[in-house]
Amino acid sequence: MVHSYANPLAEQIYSRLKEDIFEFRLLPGDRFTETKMAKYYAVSRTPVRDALYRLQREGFLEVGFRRGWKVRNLDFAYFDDLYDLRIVLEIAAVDRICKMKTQSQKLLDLKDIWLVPKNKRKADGREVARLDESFHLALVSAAANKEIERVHAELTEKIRIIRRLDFTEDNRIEATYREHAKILRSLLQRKFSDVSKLLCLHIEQSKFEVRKITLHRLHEAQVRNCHI
Amino acid sequence: MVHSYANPLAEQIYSRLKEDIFEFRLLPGDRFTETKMAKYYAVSRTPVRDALYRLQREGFLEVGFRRGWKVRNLDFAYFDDLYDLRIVLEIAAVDRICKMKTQSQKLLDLKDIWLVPKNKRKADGREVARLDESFHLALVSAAANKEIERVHAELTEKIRIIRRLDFTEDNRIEATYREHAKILRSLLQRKFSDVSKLLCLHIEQSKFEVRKITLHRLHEAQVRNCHI
DNA sequence: TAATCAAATCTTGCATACAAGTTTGGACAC
DNA sequence: GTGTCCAAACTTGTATGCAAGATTTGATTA
Repeated sequence: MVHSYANPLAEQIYSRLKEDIFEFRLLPGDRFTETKMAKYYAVSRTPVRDALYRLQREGFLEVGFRRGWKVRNLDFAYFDDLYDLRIVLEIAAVDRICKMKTQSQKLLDLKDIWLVPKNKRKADGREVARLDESFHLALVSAAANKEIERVHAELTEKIRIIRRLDFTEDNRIEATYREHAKILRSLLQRKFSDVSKLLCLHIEQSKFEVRKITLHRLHEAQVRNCHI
Repeated sequence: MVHSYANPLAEQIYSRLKEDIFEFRLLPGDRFTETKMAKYYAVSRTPVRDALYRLQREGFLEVGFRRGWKVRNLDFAYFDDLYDLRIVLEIAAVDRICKMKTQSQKLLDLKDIWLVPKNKRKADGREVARLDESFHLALVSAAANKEIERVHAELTEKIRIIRRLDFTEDNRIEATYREHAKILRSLLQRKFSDVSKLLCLHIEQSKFEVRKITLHRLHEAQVRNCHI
């Protein structure tokens, strides 16, 4: 039996909407209506509504009763809370990993990406951003708790919109490689205390950097893109 | 301006459906269709669908493409993961609390419920279950991180269906009072190491107890209730 | 009797119609 | 010019129609 995907259209609209938000084609604060979105994506309101409500529950959009939709404003207190939750989950993950009997293959695979000579490193910001996400997702995945993994993955989606902006400067890419290498080495040696400190600093630093540049970047994005 | 609630009908159906699942009127494994639910609740399929998809995303239901709906089976591996996540979040919460300068009022309020003489304790299982939930929610709420609080609250909803079954025996109620009292006292003295251990044991014990009795209880529920 | 296959019946995914409530814009009074 | 009020235009919430695909049923055949 072939297993088809559920709600193919609604799923597609969901992805496109989310991408439009992430790429700042839909800007924080922008207002719009279901009808306009349905026209824009050339579908009926039904799949659009499904996608919108999903994005609302995920924290990207707001809706008012018969008053239309709005892209949620960037809220630094919100992102701070998310980064702190991220620290909690990733520290818990490495704790579990350090207590495991056998080394997870998922961790060993990370060596080929992060423990490489400088000339083998990626330099493209978008690619490093993707690799950075994979690194942290892999850490948590190796901890073998599906629910921690799920929550962490959702959280990762939520901060992606600003986290990407951390990889637009070369020194941040360099720092990422350096710190990931240290974290990975300590983790493979099961030095929980070290990993814990390194990881915490690493994420705190990222939070700090992102907070510095976001307002500037966001303004750039605003003038570059045209609204829907 | 009066602020009306969004999707009043869909919201109502969502609550009723969830209650039907929690009260075992809809049993794990039960299959049903949108049309039947719409008839049962005497509304159209639209609000029912909204509620169903929300419950699906929250992990209570499964849906197959044009193949109908199903109440998710109780999966102990799933609940174990949730309980472990719960430990992670609550330990993180008490860690933050112990580092705070001033004592949160939310914690002080807990004294009136848990640090009382035996004759002032509640004995009704359902009520203690509710109080137990409030206790742990309050702990996390006092940690002042909205995202940790939100994830913890969602998790609390997910385990409620089996957690309640932990308060049907008097000795478990007694144990809950004893352990909460110890946890609270240590926490108010900011002894993180003690709180951490106590809390971890407390939740592990609850996980263990629930695991013991669920199958039996579930069977009872099955014969007591009639299906929809 | 067991297996097969096609038709009938279900079931959901999407589109559309309508209703209830909100916002907007302009006329009007002052 | 400014504030008020009312009607028209919007916007979402809900109901319903229809189509595509899955499941079931029952007749047919080996």
